[in-house]
Amino acid sequence: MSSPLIRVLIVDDHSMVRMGLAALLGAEPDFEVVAEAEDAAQAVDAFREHRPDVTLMDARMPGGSGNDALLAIRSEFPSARVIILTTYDLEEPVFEAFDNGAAGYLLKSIKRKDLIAAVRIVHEGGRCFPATFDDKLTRREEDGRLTPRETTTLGLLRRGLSNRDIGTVMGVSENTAKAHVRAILRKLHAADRTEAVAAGFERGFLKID
Amino acid sequence: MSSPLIRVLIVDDHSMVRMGLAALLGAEPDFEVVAEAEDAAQAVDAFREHRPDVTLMDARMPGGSGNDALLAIRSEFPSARVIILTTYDLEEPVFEAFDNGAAGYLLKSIKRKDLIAAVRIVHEGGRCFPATFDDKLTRREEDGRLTPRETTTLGLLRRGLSNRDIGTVMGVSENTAKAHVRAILRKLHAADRTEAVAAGFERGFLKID
DNA sequence: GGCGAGATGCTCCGTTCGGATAATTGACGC
DNA sequence: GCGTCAATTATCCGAACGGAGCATCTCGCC
Repeated sequence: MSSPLIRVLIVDDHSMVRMGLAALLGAEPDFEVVAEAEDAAQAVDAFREHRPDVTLMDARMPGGSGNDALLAIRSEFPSARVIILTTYDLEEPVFEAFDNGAAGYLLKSIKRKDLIAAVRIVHEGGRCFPATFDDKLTRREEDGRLTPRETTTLGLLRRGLSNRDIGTVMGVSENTAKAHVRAILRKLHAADRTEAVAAGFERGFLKID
Repeated sequence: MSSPLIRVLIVDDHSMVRMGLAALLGAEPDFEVVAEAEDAAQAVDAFREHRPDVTLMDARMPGGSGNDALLAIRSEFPSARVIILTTYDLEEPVFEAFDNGAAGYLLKSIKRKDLIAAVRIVHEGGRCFPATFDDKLTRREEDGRLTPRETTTLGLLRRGLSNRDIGTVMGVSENTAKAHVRAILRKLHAADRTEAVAAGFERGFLKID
């Protein structure tokens, strides 16, 4: 038989969170925290070296998001089981994690026993996503996703650019910029570009910093 | 002589952060974590009961922000020493904490020894604010602060309301709403209402959720 | 008593926005 | 080859926006 231990890698840029997770998981007899990392690059290195059964990864870190590290790890180790931890229940990052092959997506407000349970489920091959995820996945097909050009346009809207200036920056006509803006308003159910930017922040298309 | 121990209260809605902080501080021989709380109301109760020397308080919690709890505690115990912990270095919440009498404002990315040092400084009556804080405080006098009506207006801009609708909601004329919007654009150095809302998120005037 | 700031209200004016509608091109999949 | 979709471009038009300027009124403060 193989070892009965569930070997866990913890990735978070905040030392207090790493310590808390280590204490929380370490209290379980069949869990072992084999390594910790504080950014995306360290996470990939640590994964290569320790090959953990389950990785708990913070969504936001300086120098590369959790999704970046998730992509890097799974391109090298397709069977890697990674759970993304986040503070906010924003739509887009969940979809991104799902598309990138995350085994789970949990809020940091999760209770201790639920986290333990989630790690066990993922270790056994299961997946853990928010309860509202199925609804969101359905809605996602109808609207909400932005094309690359629309995403760029949203980023320029945020900076206060007019349709004309957006066209100039993107190398297209003002009319095309307007078309992109209209598509954004429709998909995000926004009354105007201002509400669209607010929705962009709320859904995770736009990030602070 | 009084007890040599620095008695600490930890307030955070995430159990993993509470555990991490407790482990981090508990490793110091002269620190004692006397209580933990997971929301603003519990924080006030715990303060009343334990009268800690220093309180470490998360900035964002469900059911009342860290600033709310800070206000409540300091109105009852004006000598309370409270350090606000936050993930993001946004301007407005720092000012708010400063105005409400916080003894410090620290990012959660702080290193272990710096946190320990900060708690000691605050315990001895000092204050700990971000290094860039003085510059920001200067700039604050010139612009950046919003009046109550302007803050309300910004919140309505975020929802995609037109000047006319803002006037209706606020019970004033469309012209007055326009005046508020113009004041916001000037103070936030925004080219239009859209950039103003983005700046609102970036500076902490607007919050997700 | 005066001074400043906030809130309120107004006009004029050129620019921009957003809705409706339609068409063309290129890429990808079946 | 054919359908789908993203991306591009365009026109018309009424509504909304933002700048500039000015005028009250009230409140707190010195």
